[in-house]
Amino acid sequence: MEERIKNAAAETHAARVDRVIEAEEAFRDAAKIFSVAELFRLFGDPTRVGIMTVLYEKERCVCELSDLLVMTVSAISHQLRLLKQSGLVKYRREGKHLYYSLADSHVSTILAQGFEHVNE
Amino acid sequence: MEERIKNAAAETHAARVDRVIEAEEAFRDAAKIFSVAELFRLFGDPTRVGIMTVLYEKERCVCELSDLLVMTVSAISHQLRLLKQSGLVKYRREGKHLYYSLADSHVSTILAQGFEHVNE
DNA sequence: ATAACAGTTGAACAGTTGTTCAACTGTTGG
DNA sequence: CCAACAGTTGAACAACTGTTCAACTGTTAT
Repeated sequence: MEERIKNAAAETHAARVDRVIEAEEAFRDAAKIFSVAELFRLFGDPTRVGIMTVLYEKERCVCELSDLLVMTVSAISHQLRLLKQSGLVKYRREGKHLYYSLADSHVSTILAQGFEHVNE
Repeated sequence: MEERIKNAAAETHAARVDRVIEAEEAFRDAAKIFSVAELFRLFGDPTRVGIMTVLYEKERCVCELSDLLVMTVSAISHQLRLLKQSGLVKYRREGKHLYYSLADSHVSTILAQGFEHVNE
């Protein structure tokens, strides 16, 4: 009798643990889905793709980006802030100029993959 | 004299052709940048990433997607329309059900790349 | 010190986006 | 045929996004 109660209790507890683990996995998966969407969201704007495409070749300061993409310095700067915050670009100061470049090879790879897909 | 005029005219024409070619290239580049941004934009929403992640494993009908992602059938359907229009997913009918799947390996590759980057 | 240049930042605005709701089409089983 | 199920679609709405403008910080040359 006491055995059966203990078994029943153990099963219930085990089942609950399983449910919790399942929920945690679902939560982690959901979190990853949001992170992936957030990553691609940053690649999902023409201005930012333009910036990263220019930086793919070599580092550039803000005014160069502004000239090459034919946009105001302010607009470029706002987008660079987003890319910087997400660790997609980095920069170094040289006198008055801030030279931006792609943060790592992962960024170049993702960008290249995008162009590859577009080129069929 | 007539030679010089002809040469001058030829140079001007060549220069103009160069400028036009340059402009066309810039135009093509700009068009590609927009296409790449448009591609990534579709990967830049949690619902759509969720759908594609589920479809990565195997094809699913709309009501399965609705259950798995805990969203209304309507919301899923709206997002599937966007993915369908851009050629990122395809579907086949089986009775009352429409089974959706990823359009090609390129889509899986881009998605996988995203998860890879998020997993450091 | 100060003028000029390089870039950042916040508020404001228009345009876009994703979800909901309700009405709709299409398919199947009774 | 028709009821039930599977899914689509358009309008409406709130939330979000990208650009502009003006004011700002930081650096350099005079």
